[in-house]
Amino acid sequence: MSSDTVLKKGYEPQEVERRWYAYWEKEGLFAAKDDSSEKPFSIVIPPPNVTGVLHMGHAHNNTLQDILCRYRRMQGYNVLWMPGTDHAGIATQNVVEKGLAQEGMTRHSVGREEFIERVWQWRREYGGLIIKQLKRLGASCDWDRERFTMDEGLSRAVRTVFVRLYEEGLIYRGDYIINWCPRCQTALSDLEVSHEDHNGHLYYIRYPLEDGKGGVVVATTRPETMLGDTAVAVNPSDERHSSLHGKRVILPLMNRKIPVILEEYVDTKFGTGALKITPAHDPNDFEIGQRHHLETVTVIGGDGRMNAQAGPFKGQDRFECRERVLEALKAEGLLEKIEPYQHSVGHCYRCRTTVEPYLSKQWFVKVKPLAEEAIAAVKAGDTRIIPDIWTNTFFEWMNNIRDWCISRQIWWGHRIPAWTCQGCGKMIVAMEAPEACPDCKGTALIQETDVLDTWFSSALWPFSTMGWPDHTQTVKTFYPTSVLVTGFDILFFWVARMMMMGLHFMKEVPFRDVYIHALVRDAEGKKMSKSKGNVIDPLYVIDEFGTDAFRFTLAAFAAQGRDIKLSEDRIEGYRHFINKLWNAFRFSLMHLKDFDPHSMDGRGNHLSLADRWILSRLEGVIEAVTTAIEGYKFNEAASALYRFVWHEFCDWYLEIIKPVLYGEPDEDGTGPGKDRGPGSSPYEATRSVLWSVLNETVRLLHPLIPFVTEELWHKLPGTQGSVMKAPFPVASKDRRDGEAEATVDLLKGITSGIRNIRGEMNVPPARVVDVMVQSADQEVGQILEQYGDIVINLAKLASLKVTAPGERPPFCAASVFGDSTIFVSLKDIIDFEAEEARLDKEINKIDKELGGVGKKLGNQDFLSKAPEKVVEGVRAKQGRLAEKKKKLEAQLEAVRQVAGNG
RNA sequence: AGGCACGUAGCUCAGGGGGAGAGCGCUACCCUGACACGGUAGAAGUCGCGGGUUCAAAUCCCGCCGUGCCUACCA
Repeated sequence: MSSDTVLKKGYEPQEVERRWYAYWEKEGLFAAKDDSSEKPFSIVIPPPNVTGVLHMGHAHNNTLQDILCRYRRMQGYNVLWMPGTDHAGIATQNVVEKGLAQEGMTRHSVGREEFIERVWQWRREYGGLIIKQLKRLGASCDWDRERFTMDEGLSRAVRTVFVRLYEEGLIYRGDYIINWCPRCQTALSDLEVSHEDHNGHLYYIRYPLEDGKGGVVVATTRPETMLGDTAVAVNPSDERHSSLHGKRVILPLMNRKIPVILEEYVDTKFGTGALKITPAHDPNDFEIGQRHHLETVTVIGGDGRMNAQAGPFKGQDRFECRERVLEALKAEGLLEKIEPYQHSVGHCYRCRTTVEPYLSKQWFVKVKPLAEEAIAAVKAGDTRIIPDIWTNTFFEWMNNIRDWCISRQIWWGHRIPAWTCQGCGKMIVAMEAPEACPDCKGTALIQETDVLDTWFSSALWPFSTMGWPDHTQTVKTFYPTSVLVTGFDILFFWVARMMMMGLHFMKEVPFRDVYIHALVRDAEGKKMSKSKGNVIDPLYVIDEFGTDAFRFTLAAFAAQGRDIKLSEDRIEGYRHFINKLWNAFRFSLMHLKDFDPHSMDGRGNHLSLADRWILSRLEGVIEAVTTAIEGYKFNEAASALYRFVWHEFCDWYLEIIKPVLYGEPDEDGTGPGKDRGPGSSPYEATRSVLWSVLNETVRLLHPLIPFVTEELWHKLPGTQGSVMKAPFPVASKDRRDGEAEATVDLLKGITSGIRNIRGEMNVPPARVVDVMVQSADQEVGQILEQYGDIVINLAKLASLKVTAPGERPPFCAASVFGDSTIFVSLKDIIDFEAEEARLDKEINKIDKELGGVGKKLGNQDFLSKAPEKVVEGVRAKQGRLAEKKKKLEAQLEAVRQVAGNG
């Protein structure tokens, strides 16, 4: 290829991607308009943690959002894709604390204010990393609007919501058993605890009766908690233990006398039917304790160590204490037996430490009333969950929801806007620090030291990012958002809570659609996570294969309802696709150098069969892609585009028009014919169709693969501005051409038949062959008369003759397509044995099919009960197969005769 | 413990009541003036197992086995 080539031989993504992203940003193409007559389309990004680096989940999630945004933008919508990051309370605090530890410090040694300053510093330094990475993905967010959950504006929204919910009685404070992480030293919500099966033991411990006459045996998995026992419960209906009613037992090791109480809750079938009660360290025991007014004895401290109430065990770690308690019990002969027992144990979702049920003063949101609103909204269809398989899961959870513990004993986060008067003890909840106590006028007010659960601020994200509580134009234009794209792993953490908060404060759902996509998993189907070390780095993939290939892969994988197991081979396959597209342009552009799109008028009269066919197919793919994206079926959009570009446009259209473009000489070899080559009308018509198809295909592909399409768009003559701003193609029935499609199908069938023989019979690729097609169908004859050149060209023929069925030409291999028999002349190279084998194979295949069809048609029930159309279809098929078989058998017979004679 | 998915070609996965599909891999032939990241042709699957519904089941229903996930206070 010479210097007149417009494109390089292979697509090189790196430089192209950098260039066009900078261009999009510079031109302000991602900007949304607060005030516009265009229809709005809005998405809020699921804010990645500031501590985050781009992982596969982000890549997948944001690719899908970007596809939707680019698609809508091209359709003329006023698109807002709102970006931002989450302060990620515990996660971020842990990161900064680790840094401190390396310098030999702790957060306590630097103090609260200094610590928080260090976190901000950390964020200024590293918090932008994930944003940069999203840009490499091609994300078309309106970056000028980037928000952070700890921004002043969002913090104000948080305080506003807190104060209002408190005033409405939907936030309360109290002493309850919560999940406590002894390492993070904070409360966790139920959702922040992940349960894992654990192979532990069930220990049977004897508690002697006070009166010395026997005792009772209880079973427990956590013997160390016995130090805080304040009762033993039995079921009142359990006759085995009726003698214990009203008695007291001695708590071993502690020598405390504790009562035997009666509780329906106790399961008579489990263990011994006697349950030790530790109100301070077990949520059920806590409730039982409240019912029976039991004392609570806390024996484990917030640091996971035994406290003073644990007597001789004071200062021991909870797990060490477990061993010591068991030893002591054994020594006293009170450990009856130990059974292996599998049960689930809660772990902190941030640091994996075993969570401890812990009695403490915490803040809660009363969620029932909020949940009811959310359930009603989904039932009413105000928000659709897609795929709707998740709707039930959503209801299930919302119906069984429990109050949400929102206070965290960490420093990084929104500090709870509550103050306690040191004078009279009054609690004041307010937007800003009050000057004095409204009751006693005292000025010694101390603010609550706890901060809010990170998810509290995320719950407000759809409207807090738009400027709420102010009445902004952004809110007016873009709330509710059009769609939320997210993984099911945060359906409860985030989606459900946004629904509740959005409905409560905006009186309107936060999003019309929730598209729940699959999770990207590793090769074994395990969730990718840093702690497991099984992550594939998206940036590596981007460097290796290019962003477009990566995005196309993610889209192709995004079938609803199935998880994604990413494989590099697949990405490589789609890189080849991008390259194929690139080269289709490279070829086409060689022939479009001086093309002027304004010269297209009147081409309609000169459209060739291939032109009409590809335009018709283009309609098909426009329709398919549009339907697919509208229904969030990204994989269907990807595969429709793939098939069209590769297997229709490249494989057939470009091959068919080559002679027209190159101006192949007429058969007499005197040079370009009047119907071919530069200057001829068909040539100009084909060029204009080629241009149109490329033009529309690039636009169709752009939402999925933005970079390469922008590059190609600019190489295409006559285009202006960014492809981002070009309209998304609209399907129109006028270009559908059933006749052209049928005709091309026939030509493809004949061509494939000949190619099959060439391949199977080992005809040298360079050798041209003579072909005769016999058909009783006059139309077939006409088509081949008119368009035979296409077959001659594609199947490398010396000549093509078309006749009515008649005398069988000798030394031929034959195949059948439709009602045509195709004879390929192989005079000196025919291998009769091979041909016999090939025909045999064909006939066998047909016999198999005929068997199935025959069975159906022999079935009286089928004939009478199946729809007529189906029956007719099967009959027609039988006819076709029988006819084909007859023809092949005749040919086989002929071959055998010739072979025998020769 | 309950719930939800999934089990289709060697691998990764689409599809989904009436003709088994794609990508990668594999085999053969081809450096044909867009592309060897390519072309043409080919081999390869009783669609997990067992029942049921139906004229018809890979597809719908039930059971089982296997895998994965989510939810759960039975010590």
